[in-house]
Formats: sequence, structure tokens, C-alpha cells
Amino acid sequence: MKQTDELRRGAAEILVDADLDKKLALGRPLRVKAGFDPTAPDLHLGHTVLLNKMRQFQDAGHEVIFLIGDFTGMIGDPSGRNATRPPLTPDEIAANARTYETQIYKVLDRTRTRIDFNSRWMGKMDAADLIRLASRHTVARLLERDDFSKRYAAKEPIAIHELLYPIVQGYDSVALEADVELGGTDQKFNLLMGRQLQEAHGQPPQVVLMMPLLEGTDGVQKMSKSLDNYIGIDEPADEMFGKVMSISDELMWRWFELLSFRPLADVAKLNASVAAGANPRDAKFELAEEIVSRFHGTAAGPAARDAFVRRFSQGQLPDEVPEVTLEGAPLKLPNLIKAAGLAASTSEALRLISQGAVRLDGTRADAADREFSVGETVLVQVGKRRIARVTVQR
RNA sequence: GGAGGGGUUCCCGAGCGGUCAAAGGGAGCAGACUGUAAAUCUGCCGGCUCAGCCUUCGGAGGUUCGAAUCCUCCCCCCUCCA
Repeated sequence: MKQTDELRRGAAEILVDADLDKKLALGRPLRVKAGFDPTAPDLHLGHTVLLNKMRQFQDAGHEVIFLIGDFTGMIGDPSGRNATRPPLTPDEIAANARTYETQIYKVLDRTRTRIDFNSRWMGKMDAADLIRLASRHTVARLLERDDFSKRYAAKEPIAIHELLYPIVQGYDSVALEADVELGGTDQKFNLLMGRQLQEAHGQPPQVVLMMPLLEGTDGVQKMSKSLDNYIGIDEPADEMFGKVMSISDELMWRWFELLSFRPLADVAKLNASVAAGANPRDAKFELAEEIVSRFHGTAAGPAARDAFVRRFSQGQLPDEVPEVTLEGAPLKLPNLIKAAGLAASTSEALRLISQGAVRLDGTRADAADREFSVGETVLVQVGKRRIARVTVQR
């Protein structure tokens, strides 16, 4: 039962757990569905939690359906904020789907992945079909959904079409005859709707496996672009490595569980060695290396690690210092910093100088009125991360 | 159609005629400490030709020596009644 342990790894909840074993015992590849929003195709590590789980199912021999909710995208998941959003055009949807494709195969096995769109069946429904589908549900039932009931109780508006969202998503499971649906814990209601609708259509209900939402680099809030606590899977290797290293030790174990493909037993060993006094940093190195290698190729992880050690542990300059040539000499230091893109404004540059954040050729700059004339070249460092070699001209 | 409540700097949110570039919190940035950890402490946190000046408080006008604060019109959001 080793395999099912890994399939359950990190899951927040499985409904119904016992059914998962029964389905696996059927001896045929299961149809595993996971839905994705067509509007947010720029993936970060948080999204890969689900992709990782999909990959695990693929490795166990099952078929994975990457379902793009282009039809449901017209509704927008009723999370409460944007009740109405402009529908995407077919061109936009196609473009987003292509973006998905270039990203998801860093995790998923292309040969076992099927990409589908729920407009394929929903688009064919006419008004009568939709009314028939909706007639199977009651408002009371829909109000069981947490955010609906909260909004209702708070006397916030709920648009009619929002009520249709869970129904449509649930119907997707019917259309695909899904055996298993994967999703985030925030999707619980929608996922369960699939079970209900499948039963109503005479199908065995899918097993619902919910993954937790990954905490972002701040360790508290869920990873999201808007909170800027995310690591995008397209980020440069060194940056990705650095960001992983900046997470807290506590969070690291969580990430091991949800983002690593190391067997749980290995992770337990690492954990034990840290508990016995090993430097947690070294465990984090392992995690960062694995993640970077996944998205940038096997050689990239170790390379990023070396670069990291040289730069931050040994305090050396990075391998490649951006060269910047500026015009408009003579330039005062704050203006030079701004023009080189090392600070957002000269005001900020001024502040940084007074706070001792600026180094010129390695030594702290304290004079804000230092001027640079034609032909001068300086190595400018602002804080730990911003750096450039600047040459002044004309 | 009617009644009412709102729109403030990245976010939340105070301010309700001068002492307001605007309290407080969050986020962010920098310094100290470090394992670029996290936590903590300290400072910063509109812009500029920076002891001064300029532009901001939904928009446009107006009152005033002076407005985020008062008045008029407009735009947008929300709630309730019908």
C-alpha cells in the first residue's frame, strides 16, 4: 500500500476515503479530473501542488484530464469580490490554454494528459437544458456553500448566475464521467456538487481529493500573485532558489510535503536529522535545488545552489553583474541610482543612501551629493540584491 | 421609483476648515542580528533641481486669506423599501 500512501500525501481531505481504495482496486486506469480557471494562466508554485498530485496519479497509471473552465469562466467563481467579470473572448481563451500547455508539462506527463474545455458540452446546452439542470437544485442547498451563506447573512448581493457556477462545475464531472476529482480545499462545495450530480445521472460518484492551499513565501497567507508572496514557475533559477531559501524553517516542511517528490520516508529522515541538530538551511538547500531543477532542468538546481553559496554565504559578487551605461554627466549619486533602475525614484535613492544601503565599489556611500563625471565607472550595490556596474557618459 | 450609507496615499482605515503629504495597522524597503532564514529591534515608506518647492484625499466647479474637510453639479459602489 505504499503507492496509495503517496497518493494521499498532503491531502487535506478525501471524500469518501474508503471509495478511493475501491476505485483503485478496479484495476483500470481511473479518470482523474482537475479544473482550472481560464483567466490565470501564469502558474506559480501554489498551482503546482495540484499538478504534483495529478502527476502522482499519472505515475500510478491513471488518466488525467486538465479541464479548462472556459465556460464557467464566463461566470467567474463566486469568491465574493468580482461578481461580474467580462467574458473572455475565444482568442483569449485559446491563448491562455497555450500558455498553460507550455507550463504544465514541466510537471505533468504529456502522454497521460488530456486537455479539455467545458464549453465542449456546456456550449451545446440550450436554455431549456440549463433550466432542467438547475431544476435539480434548491436555493437552500446552494446556500450551504460557505461564501454564499456568509454573503447572504451579511446581506451582500448574490447574482443569480453565481448560483449556477457550482452546478455547471458539478456537471463537468458528469460529462467526463470522472472517477476522481482533484481540487483545492476552497473548492469543496463545487467538488461535492459533482458527486451529487453524478448520482442523479446514475453514475457512481467521484472521489473528491482536496489539496490544501499552499502558504506563500510569507508563511501565512496562501500563495497568490496579488499578495506578491509567490514564486512563479517561469522565474529565473537563481531568483527561484533565493526565494525558497527565504522561507521560514517551519514552512519548509510544509513545502516538502506539498512540493517535493521525495518519498515521505526521505523527508522524515531529513526532519529527524535537523531535529538532531543539523542546520535546517541544508535541508532547505535540498528543497530549493529540487524545485529549481524541476522547472529549469536537472543541472540548474545544483548550479543555482553554487551561485547562492558564493554570493550570499561567501559574499562574492554574482557571476553576472548587469552593465549599465548612463548619459547626462555629471550625474549626482541619487539620480544615477534611479537612472540605473536600482531605486524607484530619486527620493527613494536619497533615503537608501542615508540608511546606509548603498555601496560604491564595495564601500558604503554616505555622501548623497557625490557627482559622477564622464567616463567614470562604478560598481553600485543597493541593499543585498540590487547591483549594477554603471558607466557615465557624455 | 423612494430612503439611506459610502468613494482618503499599494491595501485596510482615521481625519471632518488651518498645526495634513494626511493618525494607526498591514504590505514593502533598508539597517542590526543571522543560515539572504524566520522571529525580533530600529529607521524609512508621494515626487523633485530636496533646509525649499510641486502634485495628491472619485470628477468638475464654487465659498474662503486658507479645503481631504463646507456648498453645487456629475460619476461610481453598497444597503433597505417598492
